[in-house]
Amino acid sequence: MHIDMNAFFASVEQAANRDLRGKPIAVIGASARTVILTTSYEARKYGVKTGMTIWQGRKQCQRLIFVVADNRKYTRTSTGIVAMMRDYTPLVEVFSIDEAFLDVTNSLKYIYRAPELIACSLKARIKESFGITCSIGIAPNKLLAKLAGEMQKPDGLTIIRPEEIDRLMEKLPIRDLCGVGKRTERRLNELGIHTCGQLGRFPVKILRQKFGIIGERLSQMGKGIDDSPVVPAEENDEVKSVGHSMTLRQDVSLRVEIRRYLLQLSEMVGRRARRYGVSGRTVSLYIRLADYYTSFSKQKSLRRYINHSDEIYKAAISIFDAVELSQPVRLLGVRISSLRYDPEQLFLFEEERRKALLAKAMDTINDRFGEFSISFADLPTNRKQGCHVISPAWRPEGIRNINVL
DNA sequence: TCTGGGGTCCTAGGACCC
DNA sequence: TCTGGGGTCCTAGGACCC
Repeated sequence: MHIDMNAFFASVEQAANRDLRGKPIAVIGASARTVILTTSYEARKYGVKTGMTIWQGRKQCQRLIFVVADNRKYTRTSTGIVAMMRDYTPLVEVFSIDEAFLDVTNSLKYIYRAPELIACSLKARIKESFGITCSIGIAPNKLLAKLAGEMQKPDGLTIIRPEEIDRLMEKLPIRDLCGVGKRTERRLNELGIHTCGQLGRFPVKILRQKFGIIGERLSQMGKGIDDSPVVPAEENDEVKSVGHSMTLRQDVSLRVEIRRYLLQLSEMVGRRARRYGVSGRTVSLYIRLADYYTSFSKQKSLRRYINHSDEIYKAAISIFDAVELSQPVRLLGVRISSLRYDPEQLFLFEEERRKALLAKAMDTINDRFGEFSISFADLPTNRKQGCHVISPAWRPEGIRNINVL
């Protein structure tokens, strides 16, 4: 079973504020060069879409109401909904803040007679408690359940039964498959493949040649086959990287100023890493230049695992210092990977112990009084902007120790 | 005032080791 | 008158998801 909240951020806002109900609204980020994150169905009628700038959105619809995203609200709602899902099965895979897969195979055997009963019960409870609707897809596997969920929106319920699969796949455009993006679609088109039926019949050998390991998966997907299990959050709690990036309020060429942003990003990454209890030994720097199309990343592996902001900053700077900039910088990103979950620390040296205590003290103050209440002196001014994680892909769970946001 | 931000996984080439 | 083969780790970039 796949469950997808309809226009999640916008719906939560409309549920919270009756003045917004029935109106075209767009949820946006707080920073200067933000884009539209989600739109209400009323706004979609005007052609307002995710990814548009504020300016483009307003062009589509003059009455469009902009609401700045409130991450706490969405996380709280999401967590509540996931808790409800667990009433039906322990096998709940949180796919994003507004999507989840449920394996209800055993629930059907022992408790509920039909999947529709689970779906309807869940829909009603979500509506009742949170005032929002969702679309549910039910099928023999995750691939098809997700497909089914997409078929009716909003407030849909779609079932794909085993005997219907072949007929459905025959005409289905490949792009509708989760995992086939723009590029893969184009490359498949070049092979004369446009529908899942064609994809399923295409020789696997050639697909493997052209697409590598994905080739086999594509072939299976064309046939509607998917063996991947529903992985509940408890088993999927290992983060693999922690990063932050930000589009600057305006493009910046001055290297000292860029360094200040890198310090801010390093602190954001370090804080989150420490909160999760992880350290990393690879630091990456990501840069997008003013023309938007030029972007690149550089990484550096270290001998030690680190999560202190100043150490991350030091590594980021050493990468940055080797970069020549041909244009002003539009976006900066810092990420740590090759993570390790830290055991309780024992310190060999007094200096290390003091550093850890300092980080801990700063984290405690920031937890209590808000991000950047206390921080390094050399941060950019106006730094409170853009320090909140607002993104539909943000997982409220599926990550260890994350009940803080 | 054009174009966000969080991730995951895969690939290909080079360095290095035995 | 010739230069193997297996493996791991690292880096950079690309595709995809929400």
